Parts: sequence; structure tokens; C-alpha cells
Amino acid sequence: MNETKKLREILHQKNLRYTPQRQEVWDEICATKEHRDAEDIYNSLRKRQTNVSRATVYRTIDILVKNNLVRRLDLGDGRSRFENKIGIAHHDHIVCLDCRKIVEFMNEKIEELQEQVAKEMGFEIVRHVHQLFGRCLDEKCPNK
Amino acid sequence: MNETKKLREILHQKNLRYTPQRQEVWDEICATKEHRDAEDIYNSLRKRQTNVSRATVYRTIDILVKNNLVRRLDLGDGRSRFENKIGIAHHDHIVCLDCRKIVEFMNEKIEELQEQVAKEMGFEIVRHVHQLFGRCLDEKCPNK
DNA sequence: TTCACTATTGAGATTGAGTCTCAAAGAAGT
DNA sequence: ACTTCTTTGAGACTCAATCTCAATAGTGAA
Ligand SMILES: [Zn+2]
Ligand SMILES: [Zn+2]
Ligand SMILES: [Zn+2]
Ligand SMILES: [Zn+2]
Repeated sequence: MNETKKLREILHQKNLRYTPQRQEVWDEICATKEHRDAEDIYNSLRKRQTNVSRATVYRTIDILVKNNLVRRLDLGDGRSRFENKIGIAHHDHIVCLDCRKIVEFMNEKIEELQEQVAKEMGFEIVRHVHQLFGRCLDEKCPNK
Repeated sequence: MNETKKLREILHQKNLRYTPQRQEVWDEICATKEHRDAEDIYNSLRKRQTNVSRATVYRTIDILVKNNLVRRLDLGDGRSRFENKIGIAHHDHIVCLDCRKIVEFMNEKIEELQEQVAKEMGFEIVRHVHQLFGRCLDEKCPNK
């Protein structure tokens, strides 16, 4: 699989070692499109008999984030969430305060205006956080 | 002072008690326009012989936030920051990754587009987080 | 293959922001 | 001043995340 190679390549490039634990963590993150936290990833690994320690899960995620394979999200609930970044276009997030549903959005005009605003204020943007919190109009949402 | 009255009023309105500790915390937050964390506020109070416990600082800030006197910011460094909200127009933040300078911005068009995007996705926005992280072009900034 | 050199791992300790507990102190209305 | 109910403070506790360090294991060279 393409993503497996990608990991090996980057680790080699950075003089880091390719280990089964790192591969397992990366595979687990690639397995879904959800926005999962470290504990969640750790538990999924244990559930399928893959024993990678909590510390290693955290350490591996840090490597993946630093090398742009994974994106770290802070949705304001006190822990980081992660999503595979390979082949995924930039987007931001809308979160329902009642059912915690997360929806992705991307608006080219907002992205442009951000750049423009930053330039006006004398900044060069490296990254941005843009999250909308509210209530979804979904039937299944407890907010009725 | 106007802000003092505001606190008394709101506490009364919510059947909460007006105490010197709560007043001190509110005064301390009103004293600057900076984006300070709870520990910082706690330390400032101690420095001027005003002994309010850490727990009370946190509890009071929660009340102030719930009642719209104070805004809670999460700038991604693992602790909440606070700013007086009374008479302050809505704005978002740009943060320099090198010198931690925080600059405020407000762009009407972005605000509108956010609303529009949310509507399109079937959400009603309650609040939003919009932060730009980058490097400032300031002489004094360590990034040169 | 084996070796030597390092990096990595795991278990558990530690950190740090924030919350909780509960007995003592104190608002506020009467 | 009295009663009632809330608030306070000190320190215990929580929880995500990081650190420690001895044991383990990639990796490249021989
Ligand atoms: Zn964006
Ligand atoms: Zn996403
Ligand atoms: Zn805004
Ligand atoms: Zn601000």
C-alpha cells in the first residue's frame, strides 16, 4: 500500500527507524476518515491484539504530525484529535455542540481573505485554525 | 466604575453572591487588554496582597465567561486565556509563533462567509474560533 | 550473519491545567 | 442578630500528555 511506503521513506529520510509499532499506528490512523484522539487509536490497536504502548502511540503521532502525514486538530474538548493528511485537501471544521458531529468545509474566498488580513497586519501565515461551533439541523441530533 | 456595577448586577440577577474575591478577579481582568491565563491572574492578585485562592479564581472566571463578561480563548498552548468582553467588539486573533505577539483582527466579509458556509452545511453557528498562526515582520521578533 | 552502535520501546512515574471535596467562613434577607 | 444557603480555601484529585530509564531491537558495516 502506498501509505506504508510513505512512512518507511520518511523515517529513513529523517534517520529514524522503521518499526512495527510505528507502522501499526500509521495504519490505524489511515484506517478511517474520522477525527480520533490518541486514546481511541491506542484502544483500537489493543483490541486487535496489537500491543503498542500509550507512550509509543503519542510519540509516533508526534512524528507523523511533524512530517505532515497527519494533522492535529484541537476541537476545544481538551484532547488532540488526528486525521490522515495524505491526499486530503485542506479543510476546516464545523462541530455540533449537541451531537458532536464534525463536518468539513472549505471556502476558497475565506482562505484568500485570511491571507490578505494577515499581510495587512504584517504577518506571514504558517497555519490557521478555523472552527465553527453550533447546532446541526439533523433529525437524529438530540437538540431536536 | 461601570464594570464593578455590572458584576454586582449580574450576580444578583443570577442569585449568586457578590463577594470581594469575585470583585478582585473581575477587576484584575479589566485592568489590562492582554490575553492572560488563569495562573497569571492568580499571581497578579497575590502580588498585590489580594489573596484569592486558585480555585476561586477558576470558579469566578467560569461565572464571568458564562455571563458574557469575559471571553475564553484557546490559543493552542494548553491553557485558556481570557479577555474582558465588555464594550469590546468581536474580533479574532493572529499569533506570532516566534515572539508570541497576539494581534486582533476583524473582517466583516469573513464573518459573513462563515455564516453562509454554516447555513449551507445545515448548521446554526453559536460561536467560532478563528486563529492565524505565523511569523510577524516585527524588528524586535527573534525570527529577525 | 554477526557485531556494534544507537534509537526505540514499555511500564510506570511525573507534569500541569483544571476540577472537586468538605469543613469553616460569610452574604443577604428578615 | 439570626437563619439560611452560598462561597471560600487548602489540598486531594483528574486526565491528557510527557518523561525516565532499563531492556529491546533496527540498521549499516564488516
Ligand atoms: Zn482553512
Ligand atoms: Zn477533517
Ligand atoms: Zn470572527
Ligand atoms: Zn482579543
